[in-house]
Amino acid sequence: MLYHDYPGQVCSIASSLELVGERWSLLIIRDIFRGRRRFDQIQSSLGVARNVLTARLTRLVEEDVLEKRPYQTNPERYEYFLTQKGLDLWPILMAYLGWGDKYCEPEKGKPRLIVHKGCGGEIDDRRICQKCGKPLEVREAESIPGPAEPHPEEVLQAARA
Amino acid sequence: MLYHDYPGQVCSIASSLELVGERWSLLIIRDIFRGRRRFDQIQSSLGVARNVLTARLTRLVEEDVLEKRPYQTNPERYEYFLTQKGLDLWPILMAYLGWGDKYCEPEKGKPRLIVHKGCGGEIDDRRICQKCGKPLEVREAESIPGPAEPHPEEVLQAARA
DNA sequence: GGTAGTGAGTTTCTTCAAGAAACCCTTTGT
DNA sequence: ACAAAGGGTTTCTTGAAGAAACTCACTACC
Repeated sequence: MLYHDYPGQVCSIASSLELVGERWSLLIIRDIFRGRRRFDQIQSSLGVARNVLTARLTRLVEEDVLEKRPYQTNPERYEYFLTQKGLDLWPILMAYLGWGDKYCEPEKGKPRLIVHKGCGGEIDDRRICQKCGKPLEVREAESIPGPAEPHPEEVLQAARA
Repeated sequence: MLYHDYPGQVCSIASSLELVGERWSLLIIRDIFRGRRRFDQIQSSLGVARNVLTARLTRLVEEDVLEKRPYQTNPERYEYFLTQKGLDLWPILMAYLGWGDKYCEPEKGKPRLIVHKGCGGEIDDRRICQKCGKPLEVREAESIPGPAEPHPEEVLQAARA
């Protein structure tokens, strides 16, 4: 069986997990949200095995969560973009982010902040701007480094270790 | 390695997925949200292998997402409850539910509805009551069967097939 | 008093997915 | 001509998931 499946479960949570609940899927999607669009960018940022990344990208394209667009020919090379279905996963990522910020090493501060573009207010896990109170859509948000964001050298060191 | 881990990722999404991103974890938690508290209830509802269920429950208790309380001695038997940390996963479940309702067989209608206790209004993926407009907490919500909820006989048939 | 059933696991064995590393192919740069 | 970059594919090894059987301490039934 190629995919996770949860036989006998009639439940939108289970169905969602069949599509994006496999190992790495959501992190790949998060990477694409942050603007990484090419195979090697994603591979080196996550450290996922290349064959697994190929399998995940192929599946996510099939399921219409991602779309691949050629950016050159000879050889054909593609970039991966989120479809509307993929963009709509934003609430799930925000929910994980909120929970992780609260429970995974909160003493270190948040690794990243999600803010309202222009306004600059921080966005909570209901996707509401804490400054202006507006309920926001994906395109009104941007991700910026937070207090616990590691410096590039630290990332390189961790990668070598 | 017993757990998923995502080495080198300093990110609240990745950290959350290390705790609850393994196969079955979130569905086990969903089951407990719906009031299933005992090993065999969860096992037969999900069809997860028993050894895997043991491993997940043990881990979730260790990580303080679940708490086990004895309900009889000789032999000792436990029920599993959500801690506050576990209850705080509700936004993640609601986000998956919203996405699944929208994209996984929406023509069939929703398998379950999450409604505002007392008020009866449906709750959206921002956890806001669609009827009275109030932002809700977990304890103000309840899960009821929706139009696509299968009848008990159908569930039994599916289990036999 | 023997037998069956239940609840919650544990053990064993098999299968499938993930990880690591090497290889491939085409183009660009030197 | 040779190396490097980009985006994979192949192969092999390890680790996790699934299925089924076994355990143990009761309880309830005939």
